[in-house]
Amino acid sequence: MLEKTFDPKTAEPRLYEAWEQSGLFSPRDDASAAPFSIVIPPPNVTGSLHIGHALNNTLQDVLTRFHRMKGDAALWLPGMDHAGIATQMVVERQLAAEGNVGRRDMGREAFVERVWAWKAESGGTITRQLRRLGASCDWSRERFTLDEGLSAAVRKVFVTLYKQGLIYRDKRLVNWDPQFQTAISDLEVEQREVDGNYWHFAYPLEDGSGEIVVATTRPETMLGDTAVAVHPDDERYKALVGKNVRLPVTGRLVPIVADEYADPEKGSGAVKITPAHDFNDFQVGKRHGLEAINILTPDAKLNDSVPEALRGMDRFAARKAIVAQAEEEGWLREIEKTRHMVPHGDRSGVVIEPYLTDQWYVDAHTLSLPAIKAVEEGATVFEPRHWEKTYFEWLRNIEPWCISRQLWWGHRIPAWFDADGNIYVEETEQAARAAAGGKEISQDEDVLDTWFSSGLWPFSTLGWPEETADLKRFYPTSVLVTGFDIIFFWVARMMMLGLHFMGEVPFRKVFINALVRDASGAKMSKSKGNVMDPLELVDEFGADALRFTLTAMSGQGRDIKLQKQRIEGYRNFGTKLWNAARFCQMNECVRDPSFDPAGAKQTVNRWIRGEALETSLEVTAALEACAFDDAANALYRFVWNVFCDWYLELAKPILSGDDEAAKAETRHTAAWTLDVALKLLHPVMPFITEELWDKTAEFGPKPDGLLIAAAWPALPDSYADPAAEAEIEWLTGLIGEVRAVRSEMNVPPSARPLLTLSGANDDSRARLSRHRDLIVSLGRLGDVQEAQAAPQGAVPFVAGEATAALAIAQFVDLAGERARLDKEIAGHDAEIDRNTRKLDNPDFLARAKEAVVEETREKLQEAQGAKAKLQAALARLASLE
RNA sequence: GGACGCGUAGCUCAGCGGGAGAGCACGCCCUUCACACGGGCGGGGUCGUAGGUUCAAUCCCUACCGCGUCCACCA
Repeated sequence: MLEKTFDPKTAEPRLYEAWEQSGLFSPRDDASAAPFSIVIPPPNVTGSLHIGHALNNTLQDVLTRFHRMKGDAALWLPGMDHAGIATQMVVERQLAAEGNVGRRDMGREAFVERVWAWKAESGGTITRQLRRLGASCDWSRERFTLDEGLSAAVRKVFVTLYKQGLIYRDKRLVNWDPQFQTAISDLEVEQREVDGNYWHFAYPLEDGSGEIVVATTRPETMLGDTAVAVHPDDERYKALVGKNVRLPVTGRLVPIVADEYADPEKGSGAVKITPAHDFNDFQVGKRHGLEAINILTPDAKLNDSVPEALRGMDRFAARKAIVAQAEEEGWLREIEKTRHMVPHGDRSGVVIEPYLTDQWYVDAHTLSLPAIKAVEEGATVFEPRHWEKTYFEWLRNIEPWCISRQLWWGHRIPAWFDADGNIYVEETEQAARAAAGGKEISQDEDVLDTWFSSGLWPFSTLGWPEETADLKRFYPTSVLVTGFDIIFFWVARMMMLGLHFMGEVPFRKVFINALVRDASGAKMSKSKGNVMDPLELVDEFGADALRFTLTAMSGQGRDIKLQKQRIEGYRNFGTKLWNAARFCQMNECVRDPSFDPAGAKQTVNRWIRGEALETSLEVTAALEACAFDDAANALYRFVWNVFCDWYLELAKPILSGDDEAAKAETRHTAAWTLDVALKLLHPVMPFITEELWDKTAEFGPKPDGLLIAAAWPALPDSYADPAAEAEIEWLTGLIGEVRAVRSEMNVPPSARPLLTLSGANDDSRARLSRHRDLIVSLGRLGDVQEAQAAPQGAVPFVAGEATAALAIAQFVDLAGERARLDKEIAGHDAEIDRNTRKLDNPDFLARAKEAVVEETREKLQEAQGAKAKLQAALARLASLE
């Protein structure tokens, strides 16, 4: 006998173990099977499972399990990202906490060794956590962005792009993170709104004839000013162009130049130019041949190009010092409060400085063209579609991608320099040496942006540059499931690099999943303390409940506001399913492999067979379309509202009756339907379904193998049975009405009133006699009879073409009954009115589709018929008074 | 400043051209032999506002109001 509830705590690890042992996570080896592949968005090796991962990976697992059951060669390829900055940060912090020497004192080699040691020990927590979620990844194919194969792929890609002129070295301003002391890409810069000031400074003209006022939010940059710009058409300043101003503090002379960048509308119309520390000023400087004076050290302190008193001062201290000096010396004209956006490093959180350095760049513009075209032409389709606009928007305005990082943890750039500054870019040091012709060379100290290696993920993980069988079979991958926050970082880069190196898109479809937020819609973050730990939720409700919740709420695109209540509700759903199985067990509803539902004779069995067909079609279509919520809702409805609420209830009289043939058929049908439900539910709720699949063997024939590998239901269309459907609809409608009347009239549960049916046609008479027992038991009636007219004092209601009446005179008060009838009639009146108006409108008759007109007529008739019956009842009621 | 998305029952959301729906919450009833993590019944909505298109608009178009997100913007 099954327990009353499913116990996820003990069952889940056991079931996962069984799956993993079975080898079924690997794609089947059948050459005729259609390939289906997904590469996981590789979580950071430092990471642990958060709710966003839970959603993202649940959806991937749903798809993988679905396709596996459909018989496809389904591959879900897992792996992790080395996460350059994030990981280096974790280990550096750990070193600090342990009171160890910092990485610089340790030296590069020792530090990198230390990171690897950390990875071996505590990295990859997340892959264990994915198992708890039920992820059916092929762990035998697990990859890491820094493993040997992927590193070879990275080197090959770098060298190839360099030789094609698509990677180059350039000296220009980069976004410099003073904490990590590395360049970062535009995408890693986060604009944050902060309070600040515009300080208006007066720069005196060299010739003493006056001053020119400029404003800045960063006073310290004036130490690097090399010009003041005014608009060429600005009458106020025309005469000053070509003159010099003497910068306060440094006393340096800089020219006043005419440049259209200066906006006469802003501030005084004159703007200070600091080419080495501002992206716009850098361009102005180039146009006018201005010197770019770098005033900062890599950790954002003032360097030796500033007056001695200021050297070594932190940038923010320097800002104060400059302002203080301006105030004291009288060239501070105004302080204007403002709120403005300031760039911060997304990892470090410190203010980013534009900084002049040599870095490596990818010609992203050239690579973007095929990537744009592929999506325009539909070779890759986004789902929901509107994300394509976001993708295009970014790619069409793409800037060169800075890929070098001044870090130690990552792929070392395969470039070597000789003493003369010549560059040798090769896949190996030997090759570089050979190219250098024996000259002394040393490798570039920098590593590559983490996203450079993740950009190769869809093909590097499949074995590229080797021409492996996997690569051939599984590239392009079928679908990528990811969050919109990394469309630029990752999706676009994979598109560019995949197309360039494979000549084919990396994935046919990109499914953008929602962002999980807390119940009030706020982004979950540790600092807000509103994070929901998926593992705690799994502990509390089981993995299936969490998975079902995330699947059901993953309506395309939108934010998911996760409430615990919801998860609890779907845990209850699992219990409902469990108890349905328990009921089947108690009633000896055993699986019979030779049973063919096509031969079912009982109406309920023919009906549930059709419902199973319909649900299987709905779920299949929904999963094909990544409409996960539709799939979940269809399953929920089928299991609870159809199978449990009606089918099992309707089956009870048969199962406890004497008609042995009907009983046997119903037992088999119930078991068959439960099996269909288990299969359809398995992708979303793998644990409980697998457990039931196995447990049902305790009271019936053992199923053939594990449910994870069972064939996806492909039921014949002939299972649909409109006649049975109509009959059950009639039956459940009638029972529903009886219950409603009882409830409204406060008929006590113990009362067993008589139900009569008058004015019934042959169909209804036949149905009545076939389902008499059901109507009696589910309606808690004394009996059901046909009658000429409703008995005295019985409460009537409409049952199709007939009038039904419940003999509960003793519970009825006339006023209440009159009110009930009035209300019903009013409802029909509204219907009659609406449809009459339509049909009286010649334009409607002329222009609406014939089917719509016909439907309107039918509705009108139906409402009129129902109204007539109720009016008759009302008249009878009046005659009693 | 540019772009995208969203405003439907108390809450969270589905529906997106011809009958306003689900789950939860709420109210009443039920220790009915699978399940109280349950069963039955019910109340609750001018589908953001104003125009337009249409025989017909929650659904399409326009404007506006409100909310959210991304990109750009450190004179």
